Amino acid sequence: MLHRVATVLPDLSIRQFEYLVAVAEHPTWADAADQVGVSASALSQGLAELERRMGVPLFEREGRRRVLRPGATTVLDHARQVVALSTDLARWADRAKNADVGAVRLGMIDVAAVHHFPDKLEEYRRIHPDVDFRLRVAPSADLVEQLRSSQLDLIICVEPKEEIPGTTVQHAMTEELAIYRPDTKRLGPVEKWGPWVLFPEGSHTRALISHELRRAGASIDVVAESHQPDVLIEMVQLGLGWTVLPVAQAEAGARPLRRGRILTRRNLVAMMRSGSAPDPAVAALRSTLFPST
Amino acid sequence: MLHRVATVLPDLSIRQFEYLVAVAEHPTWADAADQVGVSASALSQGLAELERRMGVPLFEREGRRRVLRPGATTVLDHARQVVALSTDLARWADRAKNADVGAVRLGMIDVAAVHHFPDKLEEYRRIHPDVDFRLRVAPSADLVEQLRSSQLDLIICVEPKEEIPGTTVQHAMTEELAIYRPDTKRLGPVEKWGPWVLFPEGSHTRALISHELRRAGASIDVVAESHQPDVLIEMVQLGLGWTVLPVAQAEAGARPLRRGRILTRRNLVAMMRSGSAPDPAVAALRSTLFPST
DNA sequence: AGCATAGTTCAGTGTTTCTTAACTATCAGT
DNA sequence: ACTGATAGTTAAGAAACACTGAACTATGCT
Repeated sequence: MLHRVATVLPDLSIRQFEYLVAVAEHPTWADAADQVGVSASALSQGLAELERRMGVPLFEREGRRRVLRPGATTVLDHARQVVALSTDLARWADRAKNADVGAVRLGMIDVAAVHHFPDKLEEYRRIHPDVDFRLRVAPSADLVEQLRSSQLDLIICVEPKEEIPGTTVQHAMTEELAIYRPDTKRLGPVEKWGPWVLFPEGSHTRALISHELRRAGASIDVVAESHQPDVLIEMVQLGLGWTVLPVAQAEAGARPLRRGRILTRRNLVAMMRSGSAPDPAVAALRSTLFPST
Repeated sequence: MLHRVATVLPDLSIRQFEYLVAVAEHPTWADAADQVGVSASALSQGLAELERRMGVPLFEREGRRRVLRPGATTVLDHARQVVALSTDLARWADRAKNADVGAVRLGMIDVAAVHHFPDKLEEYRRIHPDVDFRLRVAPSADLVEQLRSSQLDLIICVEPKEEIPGTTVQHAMTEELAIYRPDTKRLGPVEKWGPWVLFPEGSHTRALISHELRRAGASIDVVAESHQPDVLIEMVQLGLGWTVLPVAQAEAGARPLRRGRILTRRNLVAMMRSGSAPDPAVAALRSTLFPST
């Protein structure tokens, strides 16, 4: 066996990690101290001690404020992961102590909740009436953040470009994205496609759409953005612009768009925290959503 | 945003997790105390306090010994993961403080080290002469254990049947496994294949081989087992039995077997701890082994 | 210049974690 | 059955740690 590397662990505590995560998520250290339930001086001293034990500076001054250095992201990611895993363990212990099934908190992007999985969710609820089941519908980036900070147990989101540290991913499904134009417009040559009403800059799907439109030779003149597909559909109906949407979303509902031209596909994935304490109710949900696993 | 679940984190410490991992890995609590550098009574009191804070019993008596309860596996897995991630963070801090590239510890099963990746490993060493590079060759299960306890940074192993908590996996390659028989024997009908000399019961590949032989209709009369392919090859050469081995291994080397009949394929994967503090030298190794990623 | 705000330092208190010594229960050898 | 060795526990005390509230410093706004 390889000799264990002679790195002595600094004596860090979960408490200090909670302080670090709190200051990252709040505008002031006083707010952060309130949230973790200590005085501002306890938090200040605790974070100073964390820096001392790591031997690496984590904060710099911006006027009278202390802010995280860019180089501290590694420590913050670690802190966030350890706090999230500790929360999972505490919830596991609560379930064990109380012979209780606990709560299950699922996050989904809207198309998954409304179009792809409503039957499965209904089935899960029917089979597990005792589970405190909660569904959160939000864009992918928000869901990923809430997963990482142990506010969600499982999420169905658009596959991110890069691996999210501390998570495991399982392919959920592939769906098609198609181009939709106002009724008064003909498809015409690629160069004349648009103007566009699209998902916002920065979203996973927007990046994919932009890439594929450029590849096809279309210009990308964006006149409006929204996270909400219904809003984009409405804009197309009103003749305000062209859009790209999941077929399942665009061609269903109260005011469906006419059949669109397939542009590309995107993957939806199921994502969980890696290594979190097992939760049978979450495992059962996973089996309901993906029977073949 | 969902209201944060009202679970208060017990005030656990990394130290207590180190104690727990140490007692799991040593025959006695005195040995465990020695390894973590405290007295036996400190360890005893520390673990009692851990049980108290978790509110869940972790140990039971076997005579004068205390042993982990089966139900404590969840807490032990959590402890092991948090200690491993903390070790990674400490090594990250050491690299940051000392402007040092540190050590890279790679584990590989033998066929990967000897047949599939020797050129890439040589390339990596040539490009990164300053990296303290160490290669450990061992069976998959040993490699997984060492990865989980932060004794290895990256491993190439046979794809496990089930997800290993706290790890991420990337497909490395697929290789063929073929049947090899002594020269004096003809292939003949399936029912007459064997007797067999195979990898040991319990290994990933053995499970796959057994499954596929049964599917083909062969009996599985195993007369010898070994982890070492060279030993299995030698036994076939000596006429002691038939075997199933990776083609790359069986048909190369000093005394190659004659071309075998393909039975199945197995996947090799690259596995790392999920969410560990980034290490540029390990990232570089990964890029060398898998250029397209 | 004066006041408000963000965070820090100080001194004191209570808690935690370790030590050594003494102890209890179990086991092996005779 | 007895004795000595072994595995782990408990008690008491010391040192270190983590928190509090008060007083402080530096920054920012009016």
